[in-house]
Amino acid sequence: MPVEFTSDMPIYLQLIRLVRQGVASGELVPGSRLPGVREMAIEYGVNPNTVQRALVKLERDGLLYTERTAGRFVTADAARIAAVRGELADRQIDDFVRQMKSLGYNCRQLLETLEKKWSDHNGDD
Amino acid sequence: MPVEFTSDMPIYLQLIRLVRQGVASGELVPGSRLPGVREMAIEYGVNPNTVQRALVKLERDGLLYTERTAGRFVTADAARIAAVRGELADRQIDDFVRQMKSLGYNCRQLLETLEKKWSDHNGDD
DNA sequence: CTTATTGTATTAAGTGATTAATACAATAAG
DNA sequence: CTTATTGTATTAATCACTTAATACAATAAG
Repeated sequence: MPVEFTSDMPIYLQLIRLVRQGVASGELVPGSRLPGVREMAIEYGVNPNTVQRALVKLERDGLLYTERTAGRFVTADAARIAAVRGELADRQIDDFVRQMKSLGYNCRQLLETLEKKWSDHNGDD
Repeated sequence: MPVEFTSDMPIYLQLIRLVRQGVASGELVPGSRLPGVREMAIEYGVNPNTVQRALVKLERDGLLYTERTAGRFVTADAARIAAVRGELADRQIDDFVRQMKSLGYNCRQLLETLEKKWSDHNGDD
């Protein structure tokens, strides 16, 4: 599955978000191995250096770890994953509330629209 | 009020978002005059060229218009403003629903959290 | 007419992101 | 031991964004 990148943001930051979201959602299974940087580079149509840059950052954040010649793996630290998931959700909600308030929505109106949109989405989860 | 920019995105794009949000929310009054590019550049701590680049884009989108030597103004086209407001809201909601679903939230759980966060915010609107 | 302010255009320089092309160290596999 | 694959590091080139320093055209104000 080819992933599209926007030019609005550096690719390595978009990669960070992509993988982080995968880890937080569990789509990337804890303890499982990631494709190598060269393989991911081909998959995403970017340079291996760019992939490396993103993964190293996620490693410093404790979401990934490396075994020297075996490859890179998703952390098995459930608490760490849960924490990141919580941070992502909090930030999403805060930003969303701020934006929608700024646009003049009220609470009831928003909840209705949201509930409707939720059903419309072909929800996998 | 000094505005902070992130290095995650080009400044001119952040300026576009800032002004567009102002127009869509009505914080920038329809028909009212904006500060000059030089003045805005000082206010935001950026280069006049960068401000110009952002405002020209918003002009092409029909949110602003220019009178040659008088300055730049917010459109008075209420329909256009309403349309942009709707687009912004739709995009916000779509992204939000997608993200929260991906993180494994269910609808009821989300609505509760959201309602709570809404009250916590020192809502101006 | 003169002056000041408006948007606009241009050029050069600096910075960061990205790519390409390598190379190296470590280790599992044969 | 040899080989292949892993992450990692380095160098140079290119491109977009940003800034700085101007300059110009149009017009309202004096």
